[in-house]
Amino acid sequence: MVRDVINLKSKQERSEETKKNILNAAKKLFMTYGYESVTIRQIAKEAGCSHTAIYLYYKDKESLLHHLVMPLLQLLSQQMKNIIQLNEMDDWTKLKRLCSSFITFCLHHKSMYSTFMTASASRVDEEDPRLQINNVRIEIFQLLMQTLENALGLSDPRQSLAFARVLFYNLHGVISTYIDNKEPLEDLTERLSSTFDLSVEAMLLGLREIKKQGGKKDESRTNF
Amino acid sequence: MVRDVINLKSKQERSEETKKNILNAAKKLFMTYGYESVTIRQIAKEAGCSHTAIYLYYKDKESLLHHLVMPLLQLLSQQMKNIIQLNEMDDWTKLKRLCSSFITFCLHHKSMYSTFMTASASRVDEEDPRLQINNVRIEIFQLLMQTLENALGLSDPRQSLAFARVLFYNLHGVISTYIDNKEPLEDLTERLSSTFDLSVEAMLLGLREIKKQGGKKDESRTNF
DNA sequence: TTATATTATAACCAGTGGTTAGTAACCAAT
DNA sequence: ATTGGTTACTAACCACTGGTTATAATATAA
Repeated sequence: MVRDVINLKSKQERSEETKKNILNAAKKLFMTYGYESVTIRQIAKEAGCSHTAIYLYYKDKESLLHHLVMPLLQLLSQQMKNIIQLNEMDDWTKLKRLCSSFITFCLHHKSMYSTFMTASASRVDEEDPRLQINNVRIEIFQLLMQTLENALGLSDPRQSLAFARVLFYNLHGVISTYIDNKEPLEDLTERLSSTFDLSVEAMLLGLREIKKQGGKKDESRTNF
Repeated sequence: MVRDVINLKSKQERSEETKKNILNAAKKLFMTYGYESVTIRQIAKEAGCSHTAIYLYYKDKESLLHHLVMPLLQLLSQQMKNIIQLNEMDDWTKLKRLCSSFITFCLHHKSMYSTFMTASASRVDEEDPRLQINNVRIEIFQLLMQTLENALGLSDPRQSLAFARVLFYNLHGVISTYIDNKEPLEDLTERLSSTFDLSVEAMLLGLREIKKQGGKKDESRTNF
């Protein structure tokens, strides 16, 4: 049972290699051109197989993306946890660092971000990648909310939720404004990072102000 | 030269009617199902013509959308101007009303909003609807920026621009979070309008705070 | 060597937005 | 009434998409 070591592989090796080639090709192309622009046939060409071979290993095009997204989301989550665990940093600064880091990461991984944002709360079975993505999404949201609570001294869970949601809108607004931007990320960041920071700073200061005024917002609403 | 008045039309009348039918069908379907989900063949069926007849009157599917979007954008612009001209309202309240109204309008017209957000600054000729859309987009941005200047007493044009941009991120974040939401708008608004208002309030208070602290943000940045 | 299982491709499918070719009907000139 | 030109309109066609089904190639076990 000696195989010719030049280029013959066992069936298992071939299938595993093909599977990996497909995923790597998809990763490369999605990162370069964005998920929607990339066709299955392009991925197949890059992977060196037929476009229909892809369906032997992955359910569909979207499934490819999900397989790529989970590790990235876990990386993001871990990155955020690392920031939170920095002991020499106060909560306010942690919160700002979290937001800034979130924006940068998501702009680096735009397809991932689109999946992150569209994974819905639909009822899916345990194996469905969307459920897993949704779980990480919730985890990330919780990390942000908790740090927000700490930084602003929030105690009402409903207020925490509203504040965190609003902060998420803000981050989402920044990221999604540039999600289809074709400019190199370095140029974009150089041009706009101070504006991104301004956005985060303003939102956090505003939330702190509302916390300080505790309930004044509702009164101003009544006076309409 | 007496035409049978029952149902025969001149060529001109027929073409005008077909053109209008196409536009109305597109409007109805885009509003119901969203631009991306609607096919040319669906529009044709609704309009009572062949799908290729559409290309006699409109350059492509996107052109249809642009023809529908311009009146809406002008309506939005006018609505904002009306708010700005309310004399019995202070600038701060105007600004909040502008933002709130912008969010509501855009959530009512989601396809319009997508076009508004993606009309790029690409070099296009004078007749191109994208240029016109971009012009209205700039106009709307200017209205917001001017009201922001008045409400916060801003005098540095670069600061005004940054603040307005940040405010736009925020509005965009709110709207785009729900742009694909299938829930009836009344339900959505009932559930979340206080959160939308919170988002706007926080951003405006934060920007005001930064204005008050004038430059403190840059110092805190240096202390990283 | 043969049979079987697995990897992989080719052929096929329904559908998309859009282009080109063809037809019917209107309209003006003779 | 006839003819030619123009226009409204449709049918046929195109390249392409994501995905399904049928077929071929190859490894492996008996």
